[in-house]
Amino acid sequence: MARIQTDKDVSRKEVILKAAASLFREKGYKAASMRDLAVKVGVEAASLYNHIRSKAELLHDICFNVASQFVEHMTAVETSDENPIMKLETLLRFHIQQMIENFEEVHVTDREWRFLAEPYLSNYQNQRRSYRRRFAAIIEEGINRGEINKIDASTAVLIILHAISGIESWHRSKQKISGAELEENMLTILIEGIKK
Amino acid sequence: MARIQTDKDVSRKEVILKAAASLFREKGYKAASMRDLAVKVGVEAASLYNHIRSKAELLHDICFNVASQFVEHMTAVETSDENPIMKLETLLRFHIQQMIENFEEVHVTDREWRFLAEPYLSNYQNQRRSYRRRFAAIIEEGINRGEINKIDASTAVLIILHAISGIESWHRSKQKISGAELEENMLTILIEGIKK
DNA sequence: ATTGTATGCTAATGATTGTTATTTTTGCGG
DNA sequence: CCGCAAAAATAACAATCATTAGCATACAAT
Repeated sequence: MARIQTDKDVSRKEVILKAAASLFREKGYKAASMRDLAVKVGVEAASLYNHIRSKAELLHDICFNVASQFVEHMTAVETSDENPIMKLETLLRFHIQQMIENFEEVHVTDREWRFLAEPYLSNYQNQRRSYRRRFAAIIEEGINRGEINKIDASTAVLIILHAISGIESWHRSKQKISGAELEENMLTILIEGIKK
Repeated sequence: MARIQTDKDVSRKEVILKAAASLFREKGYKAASMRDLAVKVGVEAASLYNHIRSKAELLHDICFNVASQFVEHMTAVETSDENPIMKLETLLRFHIQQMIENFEEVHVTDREWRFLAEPYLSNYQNQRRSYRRRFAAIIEEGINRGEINKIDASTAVLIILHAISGIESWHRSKQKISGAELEENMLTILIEGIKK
């Protein structure tokens, strides 16, 4: 009889969550079936339900785990006494590193959150909106202090967040530069701009 | 009996394609059903098949129509005798305008192309790769001429294309700046950078 | 060794999917 | 008004979906 492997102190649910993140990234939430997931975990589909409540719960857990990490980091940045440009750089580096190291979960959260069921969908959207506002506030503070170009802060946030989600393409590319190089290049382009 | 409206000289298939682009954007290709599409068109699901071959064909048509527009524009830019920075700006403006005016189709192409069936999937991926290489070549030319910062061109392309796809958020936002303002802000941020 | 609990399997459920064959209706040119 | 082709409707299909019930097995603690 097949059994879900649990080395260390990871629960069987966590094993399933990890596999789900990988599967949802590969095929998308809607296109991914519980039978696909079962194959990935090495067990029959019905057996999964001993550990999880539903497919929707998997997406929910992935999205909210990721979201809470970013919110937590944002709070840390806000309460630091760096100047806005440094705060921005810290935020950027965190986003980039998360996108590199915690790729599957972050990417799934980025792309598949819209399939969350209510009331979690509204909850997530509120968190997201709030996060972006706090992000924009840091940029606006930088504009007020004359450290940052006079731009629409919301547009800047939009560009930054989506640019970072583009790291997905980097993951898929064959001959890729190192993660460190990617990070430095992204920071240069977004902060210093393309034109010399 | 319901009938598909065809004002002007648009075929019934084109009406269906437009509705499909809208539906695929709203719900995603996989989550969108032919019955959903039928409702949107105002007809029974089976009736759609008098005009189209399959659901896959709809996605295929949307993606390849969009792709060919971008490829065509790229060729025009390449053969112009502007300097690299101007070429880049022209490309950016075209992308932004397409994302604003032809939103549904472009967005669907961006997000749902992976559900294309072979051999179209490989074909599309090749087109995409080629397009990005040509985009990167323009940036590299700018670096060689000393007009552009020494950055990894592939990373720059990645950032630019994904930043522009972020216009999707602008469409969904309630209090949005005008399209023209958005365009100027995006150009400033991407070309001049955030830092003053 | 025995018992209790956690885990897995088989089989089946009703719902929804894309698509088809067939029939009915529509609108247009004569 | 008639006949013909295009378009739509009805009804059905096999496949796939997430999920459940009931039973079997493995494992840990006694």
